Amino acid sequence: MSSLDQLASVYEPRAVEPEIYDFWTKGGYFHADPADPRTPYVIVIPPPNVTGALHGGHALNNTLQDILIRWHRMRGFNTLWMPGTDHAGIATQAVVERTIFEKEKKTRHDLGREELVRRIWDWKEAYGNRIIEQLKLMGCSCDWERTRFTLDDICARAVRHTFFRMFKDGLIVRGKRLVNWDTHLQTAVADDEVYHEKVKGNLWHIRYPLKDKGPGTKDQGQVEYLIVATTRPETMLGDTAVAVHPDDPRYKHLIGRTVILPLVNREIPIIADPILVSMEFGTGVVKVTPAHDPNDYQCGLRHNLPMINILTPDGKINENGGPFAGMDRYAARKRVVAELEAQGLLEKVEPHESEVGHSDRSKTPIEPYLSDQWFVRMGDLPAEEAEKVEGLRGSSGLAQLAIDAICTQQHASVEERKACGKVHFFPERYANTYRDWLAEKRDWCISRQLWWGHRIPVWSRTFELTEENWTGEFLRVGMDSLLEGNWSRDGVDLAIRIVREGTNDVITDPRKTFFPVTRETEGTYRFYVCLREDNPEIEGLLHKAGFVQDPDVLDTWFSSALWPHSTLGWPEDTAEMRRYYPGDVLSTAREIITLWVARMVLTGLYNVGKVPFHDVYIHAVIQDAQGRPFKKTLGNGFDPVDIIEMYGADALRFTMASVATETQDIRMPMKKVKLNGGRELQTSERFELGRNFCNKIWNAARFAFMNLEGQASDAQPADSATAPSAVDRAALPIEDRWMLSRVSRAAVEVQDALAKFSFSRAATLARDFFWDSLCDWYLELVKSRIKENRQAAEARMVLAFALDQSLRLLHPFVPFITERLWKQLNQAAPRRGIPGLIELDTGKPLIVSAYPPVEGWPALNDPAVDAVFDDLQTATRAVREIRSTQNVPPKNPVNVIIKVPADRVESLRREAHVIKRMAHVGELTIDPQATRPKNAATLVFGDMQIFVLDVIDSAAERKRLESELANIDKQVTAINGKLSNEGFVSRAPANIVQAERDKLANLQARREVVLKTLAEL
RNA sequence: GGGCGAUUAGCUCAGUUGGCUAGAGCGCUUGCUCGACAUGCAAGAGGCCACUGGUUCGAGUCCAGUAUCGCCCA
Repeated sequence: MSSLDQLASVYEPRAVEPEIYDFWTKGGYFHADPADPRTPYVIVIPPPNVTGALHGGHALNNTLQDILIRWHRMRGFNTLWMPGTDHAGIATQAVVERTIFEKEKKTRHDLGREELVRRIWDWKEAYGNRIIEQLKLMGCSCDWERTRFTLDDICARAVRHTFFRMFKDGLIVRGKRLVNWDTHLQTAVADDEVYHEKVKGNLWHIRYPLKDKGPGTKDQGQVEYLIVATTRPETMLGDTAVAVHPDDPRYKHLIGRTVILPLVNREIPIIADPILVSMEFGTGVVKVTPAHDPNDYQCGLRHNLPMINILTPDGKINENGGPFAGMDRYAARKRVVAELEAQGLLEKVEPHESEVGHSDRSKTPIEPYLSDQWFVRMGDLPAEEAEKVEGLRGSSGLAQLAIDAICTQQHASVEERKACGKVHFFPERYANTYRDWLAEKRDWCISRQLWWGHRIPVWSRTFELTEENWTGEFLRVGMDSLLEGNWSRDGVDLAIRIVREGTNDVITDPRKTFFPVTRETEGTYRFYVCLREDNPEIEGLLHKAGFVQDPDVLDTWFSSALWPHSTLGWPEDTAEMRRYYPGDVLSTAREIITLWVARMVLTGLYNVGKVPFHDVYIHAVIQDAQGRPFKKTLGNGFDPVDIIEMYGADALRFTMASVATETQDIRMPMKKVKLNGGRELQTSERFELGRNFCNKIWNAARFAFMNLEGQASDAQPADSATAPSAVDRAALPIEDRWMLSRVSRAAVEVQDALAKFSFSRAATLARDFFWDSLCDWYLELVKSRIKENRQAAEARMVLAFALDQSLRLLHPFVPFITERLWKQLNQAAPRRGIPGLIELDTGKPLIVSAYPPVEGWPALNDPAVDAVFDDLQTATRAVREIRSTQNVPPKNPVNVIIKVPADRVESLRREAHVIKRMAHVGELTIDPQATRPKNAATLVFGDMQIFVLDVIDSAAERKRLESELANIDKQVTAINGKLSNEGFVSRAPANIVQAERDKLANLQARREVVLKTLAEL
């Protein structure tokens, strides 16, 4: 039974992948055990949206993570790749709502909160595993037994504890904020969920009459009004000022005076604001609507302007819009314009195209909208307050805490980076992105008006308290027992915050400073109660007391921010937390450095006191040939599952690793392909790189198996009772010694690249080693030895060793094919070390077998052999070149004479078989005294002259030599230029100067030979 | 508007602390079907390293500016 019966001549991934993945899963090799005492190595997966499907970015990022994970697993680390999915609040809710509406014509309001949430859970159970299954197709070796979901009980508990702690620490507060309001979904959406689209509209120029025409107006003639230009005229209903530039000579004198807001007849001030107003743009006068425009909002804060909200949550004008109340905002726009025109206040109308924000979820225009939201305070706290917050670890605020977590030092090794306790970015420049964003210290809005997510664990109600009624009020609703019962437990489970309405003053320690309510402190107070855990008893009391739970849920990033510790069971002191926190590496895309990475660092420090990982690797973004990122709407991306189907998972992975350079963009020219079934899909020729390489691995291994099976004991007695005789390495043929040296070097080079996150370099080095060195040279040389039974046993030993090491080396990149071939290799050559030098453990599945040592195999390094082999390769290529240019048929051998200095004759003669075999040479003479025979083509390399006999096509040869002469002359001129430059000779390092001199001597020698040959032709 | 990046062969990209006769894969040209592989083997053609200045004995590499493209944040 030969292995060739089992191994087809073309690698068929589909016949291998499912079986191998199953083998790994059943063997439990992905599972990490906290009791395992080896050094841990931990990566948490960036949790993909539970609604998601695999895309190109996932394919890249997860390939790289799996490479790191498999590499470390093989290196003997206690390796954990923590997987899971993200509940992706708005994305998921929107998808399910849309589906329900399409099928049943029902909105979420028809279903109600509980029912909708139940439906989303059903949906998640049914479809939520899709991306996990796809990751498995890619070969990802995540510890699936630990798969978490940001909304599951364990993560939810971490969210509750974090929220509670921040609430209690005064880091989570309630505030008004201008948000991107989706009037269709009636929720706030994050900035990154808003896309901008050019919309054709108008620029309306509106006259705002001055309240009284006083002095000062006469400079400008009879100014009776100011003209403002706006694209959204209906927002004028909420104007609370008009602004001009303080240096604007046209309006300077009007600052501080008043205009009458048309239609509303509100008196509003003329203010000076150099930030909001540009003198050059429009009329130089800007209407200020703080409640409905982000820039105006900032201006409103600067000038303490009133903020008048004129919209209802569904996008209609509210009661503040006077006669326009109840109208849709676009209908109101028309009416406002019509009214202004009727009153002669419309100066002019210009067509205008502007960028309008749209909700990515509902595709409807976003309204900037002032609403009550929950915030995490990111900025610096007053010193005395900050000191009391243990989680800040001495820092002045959360943003500062995260900024200081970035390492500013250079470290030589991973060990040092790990030990330093801070975060390091790869490539380094991304540390700036992180720092710059945090430096703004903007508060983090964490509430979302959704139903799918972690509901905000705060209950609230207001009390009208007076000196007389306050005890009675409390008694009436049972508030006394609620307060006393829990305050006496020192706020372990419950935190209360009392805020005075109107002033927004926070009563920091109610027991000391608030009660009893006095005549002075009478007023309306909102009581907020936060519960750390679900507690039906207290919730019941709250309910009875008239408290209502906040309807909002938390921003999805709030739960993702906890991912590195919530997945390990925090706040419980679990074995996993002790063993696997902090982790090692986070690999992700640059657009979420701010949204996610910064927040993970921050919560890691706040909750646990340690950063969640020491290295952050930021991968490039895959784009199409035009440099556009892949977008669903453009349809320019590829589906990794299609690629796996067409080329195999290993091909996808290897290609992904090959393109993972340090740039920030990777271009993948895509093309459409029609499959036999008629299905059209997008792919890229670049995946052939991976496919071809896999096929090469497959066939090289097939060759090895053909020659190893049943023969393995030649060099190493299979009977382990017999001590294997030590191999005399010096006696091995040069190709063997070179191959062994090459194996060692590859191990060092590849791992050196991986340690620096240079995935592309690592993949290329591994490929070059395997394809160029092993296949193109070593296998070719070994063929004849085995056939002719010349030192065949040694050849088999080295072949088995080299293949063994290759499969190990390549496994992180192409796990399926290597694991499959490993099984076969274990049959063909169960023992494969270098007796007396290297013992290899071959008993385990490849996925858990030892990786080639980081320092290589010092016993196999042999620079002298490398140098000689280099000569042999040079000579071989020279002869091949002549063969090709002289059109010598491949079947015909050629006779060759090589002239080398006497001291190298011996070594070259001994190794002549390499040239003979590789260049198909008949007679090979090595002679220090050789002269060029007639009709011989001549090549000069270094101090080697190579004469290829009896093949001369003098015209072709003359042409070749002349072009070579030209080339030599060009170089000679360049070097002469350098050497005649006094500055170069005196200032360049001596070794560089000497190298140039040697080069010149060499070139001149070559030149002479070429000239002589030309003369003889 | 602020920050970051890219610009090297027809295409996609390497090029580590300046020493380069600038590399690879794909594509192209030529020749190869001897049992590992045509998803292959061998040979070859193809480049004012975006532009302009500067630093230096020496610049693809460092500095400044310009142009084009892209990303992130406002």
